Amino acid sequence: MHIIKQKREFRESLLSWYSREKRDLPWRRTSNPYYIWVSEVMLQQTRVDTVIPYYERFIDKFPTMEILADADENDLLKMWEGLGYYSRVRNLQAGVREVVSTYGGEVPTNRKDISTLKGVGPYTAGAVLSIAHGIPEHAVDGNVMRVISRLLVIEDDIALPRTKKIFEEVVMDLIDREDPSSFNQGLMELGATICTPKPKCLLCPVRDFCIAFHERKQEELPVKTKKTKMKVIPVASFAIRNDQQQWLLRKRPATGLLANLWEFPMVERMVGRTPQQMVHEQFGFELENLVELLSFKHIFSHLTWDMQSFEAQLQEVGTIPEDFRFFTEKEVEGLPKPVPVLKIWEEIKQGGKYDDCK
DNA sequence: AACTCGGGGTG
DNA sequence: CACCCAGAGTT
Repeated sequence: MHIIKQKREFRESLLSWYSREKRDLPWRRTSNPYYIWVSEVMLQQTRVDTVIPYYERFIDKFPTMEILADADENDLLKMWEGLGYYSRVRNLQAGVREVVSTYGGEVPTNRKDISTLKGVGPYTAGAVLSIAHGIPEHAVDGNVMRVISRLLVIEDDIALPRTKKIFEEVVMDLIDREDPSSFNQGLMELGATICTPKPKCLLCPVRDFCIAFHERKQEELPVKTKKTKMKVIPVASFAIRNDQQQWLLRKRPATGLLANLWEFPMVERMVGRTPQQMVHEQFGFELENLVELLSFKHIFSHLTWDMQSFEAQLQEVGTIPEDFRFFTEKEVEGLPKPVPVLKIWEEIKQGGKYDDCK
């Protein structure tokens, strides 16, 4: 293969570009495996610019694995508030607890052991091993698959699980044994800044090695077939306050969508119903007797929801009234809430009244 | 192998 | 508004 003969030159081009152009990011100023681990978990789901402030706050609040292991779940979720994929922070804590209790507080330095930790899959395992410990292991994420698929014109469908193995083998063949950390990060940095879905080939430090560029088909790669087919479910959300100026919130179930986060009571939006009717029909109590409806909004309409899981959640609303509790304004501030609820809460504090319900 | 799990960015 | 992004766990 074309690039195989030029592996050394490829590495040199990539590494010198990376050392010249790499962004100055907080987690690039440390080799603490725990900090690298935290950053990788955050970066799995969110863009760099979004992660930076979360990372700083998280490390500030939980500076050691022992402190994170002892943390209260509510505080944990609060630090993750707004990042999404909330089960991952609980997996992170579970993994950290495992390291503290069974690995003597040392993050394992081999793929087999580190992969047993909760929330640590093939990518995160390779990232921590290579970046924190300088071990030559592959760390194949979406960026790397995009870069490699173009570099070698690999046209396998990257949506298929088995395709990832191909890329892992290529990376193990190409990887720089002297500096696997910079090599892996260089590939990802390239994918994040140059070899983007709409590639900027004129700026690319390794375009001379890129077969797709020579064949003018970089725009067609990588091949990806899967398409998501989610439904949008319009939802009505109720901000209800009692005579003691406390707000009625509901803790979501421990599993599934937005697990363990707090929300305003929420129902599927019903055309032609008044808020009072919807509360009565779906929550089973009379709004007038108990509380004052201060705000009523349609939210989540921009999210994609799976109809079945939503129906399951409606069942929960009807059958587990213990999840409903009244909180003072100060208490509400301390509860971890998903972004749409945060936005409603902001509006309420600024005196927002309820939407129409047509 | 297919599905679940959020939120932000882009066109 | 539609569409794109992406790794790990669960089933």
